[in-house]
Amino acid sequence: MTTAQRPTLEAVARRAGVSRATVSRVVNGSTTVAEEIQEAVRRAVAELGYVPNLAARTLVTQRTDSIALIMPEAATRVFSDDQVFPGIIQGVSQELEAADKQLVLMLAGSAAGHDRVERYTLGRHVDGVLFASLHGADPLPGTLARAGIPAVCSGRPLDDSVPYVDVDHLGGVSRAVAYLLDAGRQRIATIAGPQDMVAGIERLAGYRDTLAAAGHPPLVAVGDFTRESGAAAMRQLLDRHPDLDAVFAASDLMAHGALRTLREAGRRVPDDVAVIGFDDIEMAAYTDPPLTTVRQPIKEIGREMTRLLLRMATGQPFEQTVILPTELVIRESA
Amino acid sequence: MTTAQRPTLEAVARRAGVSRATVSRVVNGSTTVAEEIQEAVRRAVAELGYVPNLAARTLVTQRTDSIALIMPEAATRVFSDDQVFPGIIQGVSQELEAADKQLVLMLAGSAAGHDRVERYTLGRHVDGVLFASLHGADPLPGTLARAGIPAVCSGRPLDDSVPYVDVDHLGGVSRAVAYLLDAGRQRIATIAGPQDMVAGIERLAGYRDTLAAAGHPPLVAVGDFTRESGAAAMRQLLDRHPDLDAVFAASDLMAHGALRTLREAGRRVPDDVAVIGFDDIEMAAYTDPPLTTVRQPIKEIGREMTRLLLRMATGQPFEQTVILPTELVIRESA
DNA sequence: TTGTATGCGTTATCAC
DNA sequence: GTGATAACGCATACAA
Repeated sequence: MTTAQRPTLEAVARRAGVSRATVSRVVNGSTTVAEEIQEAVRRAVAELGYVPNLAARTLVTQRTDSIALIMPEAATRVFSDDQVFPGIIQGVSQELEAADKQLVLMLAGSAAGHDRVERYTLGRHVDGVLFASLHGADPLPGTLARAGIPAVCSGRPLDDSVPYVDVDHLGGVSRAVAYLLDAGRQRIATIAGPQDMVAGIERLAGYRDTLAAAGHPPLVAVGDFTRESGAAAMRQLLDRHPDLDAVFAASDLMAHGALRTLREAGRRVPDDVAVIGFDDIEMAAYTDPPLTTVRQPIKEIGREMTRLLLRMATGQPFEQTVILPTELVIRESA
Repeated sequence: MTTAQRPTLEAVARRAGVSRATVSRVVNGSTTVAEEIQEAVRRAVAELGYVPNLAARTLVTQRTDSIALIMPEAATRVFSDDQVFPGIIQGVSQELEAADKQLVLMLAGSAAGHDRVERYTLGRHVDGVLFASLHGADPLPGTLARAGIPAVCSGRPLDDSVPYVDVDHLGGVSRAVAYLLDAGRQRIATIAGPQDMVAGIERLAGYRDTLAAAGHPPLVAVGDFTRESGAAAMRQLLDRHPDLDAVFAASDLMAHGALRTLREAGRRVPDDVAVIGFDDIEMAAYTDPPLTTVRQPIKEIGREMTRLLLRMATGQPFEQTVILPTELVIRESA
């Protein structure tokens, strides 16, 4: 367990009988080094098990070749088998892989966590920052932008401080509600998402607008995108509006919770009550009955955010806003 | 959008009319600085928006105050609404929060990703490394250990290179199978996990042993812990052993897939076929019928791994192995 | 093509 | 209590 003094450029240079500069050139793939010397250096590197010290390199190059993806939620929420964050992570991950950059995932749920993330990103530990969903008016994106650190959000930041990528919430919701209306549903309720998040706000607005246009009254209960909250909201709705015959839930997870409540209440789906979710996570095809839902291209959000960020970081032209399409996926629950 | 030259210690020092050393002392909370000077320095820091350059600090302190959690899976698998990884992340996150260390999550699914992670960790970009599940015989833990970088695995590494934390797979499985036997089930099948992962191997072993002890033959199909693979494995089992009356699935997700296949095949659960899963993820209470399963304290695994690592990193005594208990949670599927 | 010298922004070891 | 000054490990402009 000897914390063996790790080899430095200097050590490799001595071993190979050359200068530090030459070793550095070889390590960084410069072609202006004689073949045989390259060979000798490479052998020395292998023998000593040399690995460049990233901090030292960063200090001089001003680059870290890694970018941060920040989840401003408690770890609990982020990964509570909601597939939205994971989907974004996938997309980001794929795109960064292609650019040979390291993904650094950071959770900023607590106040302390948020501080730590701020120190970390502002401390130039990453070349750019991606925000996966913002709660309320987080000042961090703006702060980063002012510090000259490229940043991109998913969903419009309330202060318009940085470019963002989002999906067409309104279009998706209105198609879902229109579908229920077309099917002759008369009492269409909704289980809305948290009202301090863009996704929660926009989906509720879409529901209200479409329903109002058709001359129907809104029946609203609010959840927080989790399954448990969906189950509770459904109980509330059944209580207040026993005659409802359809529900649009702002997330598949809440729809799943609602399904359970409806089963417990003896309501058949879709015969008595039609249910439509939002997201189209993998689980949606496995609920009983399989869930009709609004699909959003989650992974694509991650990819687009990353492309945008990389363009910003390399000084290429970039767009301020990217909006991706949504689509109604019809299964059996409605 | 001016990439404003960010202020350094030097700039703050000039502004406050003191030396760099003094500014450094104040920034790092040294008490040996006169109150009024501290005040002046703090003001200068605020005015300039100074944030320490982490690379520079790391270069001299040899610490990064961040630790890596490595997921050696494709992003796809890691977050495919399997709740195991998310649970570990939660536990790790909580424990690191308490230690005021930054969590750096890294995906090492592809070969390129694995390389990048190797460079990153070996490059001393983190103070320690946590491995969430290993596939086959990954040499990285051993390499890190040799380089003097603290590392901990979840599940025993095949080469015993580093300390690890795991749960009592065998005990949990044998309790589940014994429960089925006690209920009078005669033809008990299993949907095993991937056989290049400790969890997959041990759970299958537990099934075989317990069944053999009772004089029953093993009926095995292999999946990869995903829902889809569980559904497929169940079809295979029904095909080969139409008379089976119970199934133990090595993960809740596979159990969920099996449930779907059984429904499609017209088998009632638990009347015709009893089903038991493993994990007890949140979803288990929401399946139809709710899933009987072996609970493993997932979050606790993450916490224990982290505690172990932090002890290693600070030179405190630590144990080579930590085994956590499992428990049979009885619901309605068996 | 290769080596020398310098600087990146901190912290830490000294004197004062 | 405070200020010079020397590392830390690397990349690079410049000289040879």
